[in-house]
Order: sequence, then C-alpha cells, then structure tokens
Amino acid sequence: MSLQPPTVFLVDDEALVRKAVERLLRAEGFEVAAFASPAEFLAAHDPAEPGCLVLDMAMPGINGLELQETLSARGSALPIIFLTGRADVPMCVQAMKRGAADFLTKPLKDTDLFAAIRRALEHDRNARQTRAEREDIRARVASLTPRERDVLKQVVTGQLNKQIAFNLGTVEKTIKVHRGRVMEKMRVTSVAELVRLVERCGLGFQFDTEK
Amino acid sequence: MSLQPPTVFLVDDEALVRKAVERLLRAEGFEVAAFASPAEFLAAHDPAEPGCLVLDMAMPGINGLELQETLSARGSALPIIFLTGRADVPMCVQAMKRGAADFLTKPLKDTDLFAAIRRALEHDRNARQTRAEREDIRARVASLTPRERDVLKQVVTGQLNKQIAFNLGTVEKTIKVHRGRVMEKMRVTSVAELVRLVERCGLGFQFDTEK
DNA sequence: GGTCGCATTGGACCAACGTCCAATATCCGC
DNA sequence: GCGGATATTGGACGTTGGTCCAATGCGACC
Repeated sequence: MSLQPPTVFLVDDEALVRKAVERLLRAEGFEVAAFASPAEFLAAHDPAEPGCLVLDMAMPGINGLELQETLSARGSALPIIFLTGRADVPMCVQAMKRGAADFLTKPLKDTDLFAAIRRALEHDRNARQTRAEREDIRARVASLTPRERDVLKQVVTGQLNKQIAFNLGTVEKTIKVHRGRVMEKMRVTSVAELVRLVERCGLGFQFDTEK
Repeated sequence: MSLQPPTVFLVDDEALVRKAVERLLRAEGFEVAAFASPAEFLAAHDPAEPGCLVLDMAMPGINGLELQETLSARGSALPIIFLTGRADVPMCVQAMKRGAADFLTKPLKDTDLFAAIRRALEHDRNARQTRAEREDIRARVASLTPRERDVLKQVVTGQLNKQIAFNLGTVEKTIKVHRGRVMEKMRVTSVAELVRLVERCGLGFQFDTEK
C-alpha cells in the first residue's frame, strides 16, 4: 500500500516562492505537489497518501494553525513543517504543541528544509506502519462475534475458562469453543501473543466497536 | 513518596524579577524555590522532588537549552517552562522538540504562567506515577535469577514449556520450576498478567539489567 | 569446611487447556 | 420457511501447566 513514494505537499500563496521551492525540492529528488492555498490543498488531499506538508504561515484567510486543526480533525496525521517569515513565538509554541514536525524561519537554508523534510517523511513512514498494524489488529477484533469479544476481554485479563464461564453465565465447555475461535480469528497460538496484540492495538481494552 | 507538594523551581538571574515572580507564585499558592543561576539550581536539585522548572532564557553563561540537556542527561524529567523576552523562534523550536513543557514570551500574563505551571505539574505528577510503576516492575525483574529471566523472556513470547526447555538446553520439568518461581516473584497468577507487566514496563523485552 | 543461593531433575498428581465429533436452539434476511 | 451465522452444550481424549515432596551438583562467601 505504501509502496508509492512519499509526496511533499507544498502550500504557499506566493506563486513565485512556491515555484522556486517546488523546483528546489524536485531538484533534490522529492516528489512535490504544490498548492496555492490551504483550501486548495484540503480539496485534493487524500489522507492515505504518505508524505508531509510544508506550509507557509503568512497566508491570508485560514492560518496554518487552523489547517493543522482541520487536518487532525479529518483524521490525517500528516507531519507539518511550518515556514514563517515573522518571528512569532506564541504561534510557534502552539504549532509545536499540536504536533508540528518542525517550524522553520525564513530566510531558510536549503539544507535545513531538506533535513526537516526527510525527518518528517521518515516519521510519517513509521507512523503509517504502526497505524497499519493497528488497523490490521482492529480488523481481526471486528471479525469476532459479540460473544467472542466478551471472551477475549476476559482471556486477556488472565481469567480461567471456569471463571469466564461464571462471569458470562455459561459453562466452561462453551468458553473453550469461543476461545478456540478467538485464537483462530486473531491468528495467534498462545495467550501471550494474544495479550501483546491487544495491548499494542487498543492500548487498553475498550475495543467495543460501539455502533 | 510523592506525598510532598510539588515545587516550582524558579531560575532567573535578575534579582528583582525573580523576587517578583516568586511572590506572585507564592500568592497563587505554589511552593517556590528560587535560584539565581542554572548552576545554583543544579547544585541543589534532587530529581526525586516533584515539580516543574520555570526558566528564564535570557541569562549569561549557560543558556536554557543546555540546562535542559544537562537535566535530561542526569535522568531528570522535570517539565521545563521557558520564559523569554526576545522572540527567538529557532530556540523555541529546539526547546519544544526536546520536550519543553511550554515557552512563554514576556511580557507574560500571570494567568498564562499559572496555567502553564499547573499543566506542567500535572504532567509531572502523571509521569512520576508511571515511572514509579515501571520501577516497581523493573525491581521485580531484577529480583529474578539469570535463569529465571531467560525463562521469563520465552514465556512472554508464548513458548510452551517444552519449547523453552529445548531452547535453553534442559528439560520441561526444570522449566516448570523456574516458571513457577517467576510467577511468584513477579506477583502474577496468569501469563496474561505477566505479559501485561512486561509490556508496560520494558516496552520491549531487552530487560537485561546489563551491568 | 560449611552454609547458602542457584540450577537442576525425578515422581506423582491434579487442574486447566484444546480439539474432535456431534447436537440443539435462536435470530435474521432472502 | 429455509439457509446461514451465532450461541450453546455434551462426551471423550490427549496435551500442557502447575505444585508438592525430595534430592543432587556447583560455586561463592565466611
């Protein structure tokens, strides 16, 4: 899925600057997609595309922070590198606190921008990897029947079949069957693996698929 | 242990400002310890004391970033709130990337400082809590004999006693004994609990106590 | 030289787990 | 109503896990 090369999404309203930076990045070997405004970018953005966002803060209308918010609200975790001309510390702090990948001031050195982009792309790659793994696990949990999920919850807390049966108001035999199916559907062969999966995915155990 | 109230460690080389801020914080109900220089603070600092650090960046000699480095090198995770008069974005970015709790610009509003301090103290409290839990678990692991640790590693990966015995070049019977002692020393009654402990503590399984 | 911690193993025995085959009951959608 | 998914249970059987009692060999420390 992530075999496609990562893209540097460039958003800058000054056409000349945008073109210049785009050329610069392409020359360095990056895949680039340039946009003249946050809105334009948002319209074309697919969260599934790996990459990072290079965003100029000095833009009319939507400011960078809002775009950052909008993106995270949409479930996109694209790393954002902010570029700014003015030395605006409070804005910088806000951006960083909300997870900005970097915050560079103009005039900026090419190498600084390249380095920031490489870090951001690397971070995005890792994040996508772990997100994909988590989604995979969640999908397995979703394939369980409600009863099987009940059993899973108790198994990962270390309950014995006997206790699980009591807690769910049935008998041990039934639990064994459910449990076997849980192991099969989750594609694990030991309780240890099962617990690891659930821990690494749900980061808790409120996998309720509440719907 | 953490029953002592948290302290706001204030470092500022301007005596007048320092005194003023100290009074301000005390009036707000914070416990305050003021220092005239990073060195002075470092000399008196005990990483075990909960609290946060309020640090003025505009100081001669050691700058704030270095103090931040020194602290983390010493294993102290005290949250740091930077105060700065100049609008220095690059420094702000550096500080934030290295985990600064906040970065405020003068002139600052009292309420902003208070809010930042409260967030930092809360963060420190939580961090200490989880660190304490982790230390507790590490201590249990440390109480294991080398052989028991070997067994633990394999148990949490879901190996059967038989397989563990083969891997360690011994017989199943021996493993059962070690395994029983591991469970006892780790104070758990099921593999599930054991795996959870190890996951939450070691965040991996390189608990080698290499020394 | 003796004691202690550690690792090892045996035998016996029971509890717990897992799986095969088989069967029943319910609910849901076509 | 029928087929399918889900939940339930029984019986049988073999594997695995866990504990009790008991014992041996080894290296370290006093």
